[in-house]
Amino acid sequence: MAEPLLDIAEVAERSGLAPSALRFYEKRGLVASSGRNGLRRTYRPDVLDRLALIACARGAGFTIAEIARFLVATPDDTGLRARMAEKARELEEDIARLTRMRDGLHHASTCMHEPLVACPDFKRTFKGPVPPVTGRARPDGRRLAGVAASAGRARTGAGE
Amino acid sequence: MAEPLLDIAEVAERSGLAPSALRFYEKRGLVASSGRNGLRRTYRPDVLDRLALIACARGAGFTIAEIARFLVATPDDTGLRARMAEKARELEEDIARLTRMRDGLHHASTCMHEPLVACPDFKRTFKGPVPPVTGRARPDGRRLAGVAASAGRARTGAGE
DNA sequence: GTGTGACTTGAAGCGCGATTCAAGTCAAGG
DNA sequence: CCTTGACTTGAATCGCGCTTCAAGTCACAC
Repeated sequence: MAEPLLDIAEVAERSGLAPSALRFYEKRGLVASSGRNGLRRTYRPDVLDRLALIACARGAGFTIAEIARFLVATPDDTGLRARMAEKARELEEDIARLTRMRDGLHHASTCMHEPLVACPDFKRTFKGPVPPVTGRARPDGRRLAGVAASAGRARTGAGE
Repeated sequence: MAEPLLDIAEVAERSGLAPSALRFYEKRGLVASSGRNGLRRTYRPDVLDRLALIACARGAGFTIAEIARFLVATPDDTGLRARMAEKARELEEDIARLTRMRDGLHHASTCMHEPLVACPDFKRTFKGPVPPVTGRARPDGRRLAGVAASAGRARTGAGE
């Protein structure tokens, strides 16, 4: 039990992340190395769980900064709980959107309309509520599906 | 019926996109303006449908280039059909991932573990197949959920 | 003591999707 | 005619999530 500690290279290999990514995450406060072996960072094995969580959250469209906030959360942080619940709601929308998209693609791959885009069925798929924020300015640049972002404010005044 | 044509400002307003975005899309071949009124681009009203489609596709994680390819597709482009079907499959995975994430968040917002991250239930949520590509190098930088990207090749030899 | 080789750092670069800027052009109105 | 103001263009910039680079440092084997 002397050293269950993992070398950075090992963590990189097991997690599938590049060492540079691990350092990057550390700088951003997502993970902590638990010491050094010479210059080398060493990690406790449970860092792998954490990295798996991070990977999942990233895959779900959360930013590094958001994840960092979640990771330090305690049960009494009610504000954060609320934000989590809201995220969950946003994810529902994303799921709905992706589902529609999937159906549209399925249809498209068997539909016989001239330019595929012209297919009325295909088009109908997208008539629903057009994504919330998606596209609008915002220097914070949400990505995935307009997940976070309370939206608002455009620049040019082009807005209504 | 003289001019059902829309001014760029109008399209911007109705679509919720910035004019700069419309020009950007035009440059990338996603939409076409159908003429000019002076310098001003004018669009046929159906461009709005197209923009809705684009917004949806973007929300689903497709790149601008991919969307451009889809938009010019004809029924006889079998290769593209295949790619669409594959995209649909990838979306299924994304949907599954988001669903798990949503459940995890739901749980997290009511769970009472010290650092929320320590909750075993919460953690269990992420033990599944950790996203495919997510995080790995690749100068093509996939985003959302590792959607596209046939993945592969890492540098460090980090291997699996 | 000298290599070797994998790490360390900070800074710079990349790809994507836009936005923003500077400078120019045009139509309409006073 | 000259202003106004919304557009035009191309080029530059931004934010995110990393990767890559250059230069330096350390443990370990010889």
